[in-house]
Amino acid sequence: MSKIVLPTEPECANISFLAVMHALSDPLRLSIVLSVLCEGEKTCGSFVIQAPKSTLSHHFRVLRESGVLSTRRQGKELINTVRKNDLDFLFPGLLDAVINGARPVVTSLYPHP
Amino acid sequence: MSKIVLPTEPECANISFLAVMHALSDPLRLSIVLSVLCEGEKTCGSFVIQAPKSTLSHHFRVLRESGVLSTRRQGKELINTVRKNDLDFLFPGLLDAVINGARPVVTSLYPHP
DNA sequence: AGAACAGTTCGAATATCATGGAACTGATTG
DNA sequence: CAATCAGTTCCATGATATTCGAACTGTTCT
Repeated sequence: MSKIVLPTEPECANISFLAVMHALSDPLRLSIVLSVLCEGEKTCGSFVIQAPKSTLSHHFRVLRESGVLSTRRQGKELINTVRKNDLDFLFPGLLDAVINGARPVVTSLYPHP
Repeated sequence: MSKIVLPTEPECANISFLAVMHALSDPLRLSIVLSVLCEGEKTCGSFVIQAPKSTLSHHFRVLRESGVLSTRRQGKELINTVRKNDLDFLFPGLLDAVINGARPVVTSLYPHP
């Protein structure tokens, strides 16, 4: 009987546009989002990105608390997904525009993924 | 023969996606952008927004330097426009998505404009 | 139970940003 | 030329973000 502690995520109605915009205006977070989107799901540890755990964890938190990512536990890993449905419902077109606009940014940061 | 000094704006090719995202993730700047978009053109002084000149000027600078606004002089006023063509070309759909997503934010800040 | 592992939380240093008063610039008007 | 006006620049202050090592939590495996 273990109490599973998961990080806080806002429900759809409480997702703030400004928080989402802020979350998506950081290069590292942007690359996380693109990566998760590409692969569908992703654990925190499975990133090529060169950064200490605590830094990555911080950015995952920002993404979660803003409503961009959703996290669930599977074994000892946490699995992340982009809340595409919620975001598309609340801010139609935003995520797609970001995906397109962000690709050059991210590929210039991490040329050959 | 007067030398007209205008604030710096990046040319289209040098507009950074992250800079644009950051510029658009502040409530005051967002309301400026929406307002300028609504009215087509707008001077800095013609804002209902309650804020000192220097603060407004700072936000206009951020918007200009990120490539969101373009400014030209007309008499003693500076006239601002949103660089919709450039932004739509570089980041298709972004501006429209922001306009839609931002409206609730802005109208909650300034209920009856 | 104990070791190993994924990821979080804490805490502190550093950097970046927003705010706003005061002085300044460049243009218009008297 | 002097006064005024729009807006910027300068500067200081407080707030918010980013970074990352170290300690901690919850989970699995032996």
